[in-house]
Formats: sequence, C-alpha cells, structure tokens
Amino acid sequence: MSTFIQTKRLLKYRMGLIRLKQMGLEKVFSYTLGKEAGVSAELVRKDFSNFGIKGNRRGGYDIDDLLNSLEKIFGKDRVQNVVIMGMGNMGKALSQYRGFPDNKMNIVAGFDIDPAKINKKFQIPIYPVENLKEIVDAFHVSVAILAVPEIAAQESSDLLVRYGIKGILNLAPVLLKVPDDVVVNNVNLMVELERLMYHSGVLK
Amino acid sequence: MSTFIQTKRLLKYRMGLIRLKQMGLEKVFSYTLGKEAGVSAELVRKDFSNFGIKGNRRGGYDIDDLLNSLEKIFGKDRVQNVVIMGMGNMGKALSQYRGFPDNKMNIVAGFDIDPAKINKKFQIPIYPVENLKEIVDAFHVSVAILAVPEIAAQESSDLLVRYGIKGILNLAPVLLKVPDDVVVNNVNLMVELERLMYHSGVLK
DNA sequence: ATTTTATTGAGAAAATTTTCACAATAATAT
DNA sequence: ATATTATTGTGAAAATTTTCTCAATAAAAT
Repeated sequence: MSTFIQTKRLLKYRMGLIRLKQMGLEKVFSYTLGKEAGVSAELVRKDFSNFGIKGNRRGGYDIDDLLNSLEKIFGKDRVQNVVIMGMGNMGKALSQYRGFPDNKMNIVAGFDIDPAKINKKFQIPIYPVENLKEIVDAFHVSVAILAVPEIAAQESSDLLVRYGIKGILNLAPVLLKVPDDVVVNNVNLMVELERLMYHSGVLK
Repeated sequence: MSTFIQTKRLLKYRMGLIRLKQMGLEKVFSYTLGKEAGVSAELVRKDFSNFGIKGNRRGGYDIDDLLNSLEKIFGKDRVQNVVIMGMGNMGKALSQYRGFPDNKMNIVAGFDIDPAKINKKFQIPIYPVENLKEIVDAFHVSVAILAVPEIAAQESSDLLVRYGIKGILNLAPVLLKVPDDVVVNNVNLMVELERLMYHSGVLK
C-alpha cells in the first residue's frame, strides 16, 4: 500500500507542528519541520506537494494552515470512539493517552475478563467482555486496541470483528486472522527492542 | 539505513518460526513463512539469500537451522541487560515482557522519580533515579526503554546518555536529541492508532 | 524601484525495494 | 532408473521512494 508509510510521516509532521506551535511559532520551513520529524526537507516538501498542500515561496509554511490541511486529510470532523480490549498494564497505559490536542479521538471503554478489573472508578469505565456488543453499538465504535496476552489475541480479535470493529491496533505478537475488510496495525514492542539492540551496535 | 526495514522483517520471521515450531513443524516453505509474517514468498527468499541463509531446494527451510542463523545474525551469544526508565503503567507492562524463547535479553531494573513506586516486590526491582548509574555500571547495561511522560523524556534521555546508554527505545512522542553514537528507536502508539483509523476507512 | 536572497515546487535522476521469471535442483512418484 | 514436480536462489525488470537540481517567486535589503 503506497500511502501507508507516507501517512505515518504526515502524522509525525503533525506532532512536530503541534510542538512548534506550542513554542509560539507561526511559520515553519521544510528544513525545520524535517529536522523536527527526522526527515529530509525535500521529502517534507514532496509529501505536502503530493497531498496538495501549498506553502509560500520564500515565506515557508503557515503552521495553522498546515495543521488544518492535515486535519482535513485525516478527516477529523467527527469524534471517533475507541475501545480497549484487555486492561492489564498495557491497556491501562493506553487508556491514559489523550491523543494530540484538538484530536477528536475518544477512548470510551476498556474490557477485561478478570472480574477484579471491572471498576467504574478508573480513567475510563472497565466492563466485562459480555458488555462489548452493547458499548460498541451505543458508541458506534469501529476501532479497537487489542492489549490482551498473546494466547487470547485471536479469540478477542474474533469477538471484535463479530461485533463490527473495522480496525484493530494489535499489540500482541501474533498475526491476526481477520476478514479482508478489517485493517490491522501490528505493533510489537519486543521486536522494536531487538531491532534497537541490533542497530545500536550493542550486538554483533 | 538500508537494513533497518529488513531487520524488522527478519525479526518477524523469527516470531513466525517460533510459532510454527511450537505447532510441531520442522520444515517451512517461503510461502508459508511469508504468509505467517505478512510478506511475499519472494521477499522471504530474497531476505534469507541476502543474509546468506540457505534453504533446501524442493525441501524448503529447516526451522531450527533458520532460527540458529537468525540468532547468529542478532548476535545472541551473551545476555543483554536492559533497564526501563519510568515505571508507570507502560513501564510495568513492558517489564512483564520476557521476550521470545531462548532470547538472551534480560530486563534488570526499572527506575522512577516517584518514591511511591520504589518497591522491591515487583516483577523487577524498581529504584529511584539516583541509583541509575550504579545499576548501569554493575549490569553493563547499554540499552534502555524510555517510558516516562513526554515532559520528562528529553531530560531522562540525557541522563541515560550520560551514564553510557547507547540505544533507547523511546515511547514518548518526542524526537530526542542524542549524540551521534546513540541510536533511538521511536514508537508512538498514538500515531499508530491514528494511522489505523485513516487506513481502516473509518475516516474519510 | 531594483537587486539580492531564501525558499518552495516539481521534473528528472538516483537509490532502494519488491516482484517477476526461470534455471537449478532435490524430493517424490512411476 | 527415470520422469515429474515442487521449491529454492538469483539476475533482471518493475515499482516505489528519496534525493538532486534548479526555475519560479515572494520577501527583504539596498
């Protein structure tokens, strides 16, 4: 998929832009933003150009304009509700994320099979898995974070898919089997750690 | 860096191979492994070929041989000690990861500025940040996981670098400023979630 | 008003990654 | 023993991504 990597970069730009804005800046040059996002200036320009975002020759890019354009690309016109499957430490960690400022993403609930975790006093309400369908329907949820142990990952994924989830952020080290219309984004932190070890010259 | 992506795939192959082995298999074909890792069969073969790993024409690859070759590539001959900065939910979640079977990675300690978190009864010992140098020296640690809040990320990174850490897995949404000889691997879970939303057609 | 300067925008070139295509070959079947 | 078949290994082609280069141009300086 050709735009998959590019999207990742656009999101990094957004992150950088928000940071620069908080520092009081209003304009930014491709060079500056590239440095902020760890990308070459040419690539920044090309990316924006590809998405039809215009800057001002000699004046750089207007940060607010850029952010607006990015918001439009990401279609943040209405709130997106998200649920978390598995409220162990990872689930809890993610439930605290509020996303970026002005971000219309909203984590509405967590689910766990452990009755000891069911508790309305946490950051977000935590329900038993039996309530999944009810919440997904009520909040029109179509994206879920899967933060259950490896052994339960496929089973939980099946459940999410059955109730209409169309996107899963999978933190378990398993390639999930899902229908074609469901998108999975796999993040494997152990792989990232090993990769780091390899590249930091520590190993070898 | 040309091998950065390839390494990621090799690690995925390893994950897949371990899973297949657990299922009782001894041989694997490029096609099967590719499916397991979400990659084309040709690419599996090319990757192995590039790293000098040989299969058996018509017989496929021997899983144990492959795993041995991969271990050699990743230089898993001695134990690698790792520390975690920040023992909030994310730090705790990661401290439970034991890595892959036969993996010589070892998370030896966690650090936090919150005195309430200092506790020898957890999975791994949790020390105040004052003890960082001592532990890094004693265990010859050169890789760290940074799981502190955004606001503390650069400061913590500086500390790690000062005490000789050469690789940082950074979970905070900040591009860290580090010397050239320190490698940073950034993982931004919010970006991954947004990316998922974008690609799952949920948005726009 | 004119010149200089810094920066974008984009086509072309280079580099990299992935797929194609098929010869080589080892296992299996006849 | 021979033929058939399935799979690897790899060079070549295709596709994709990134960088190079420089004309266009807006801002700033003179």
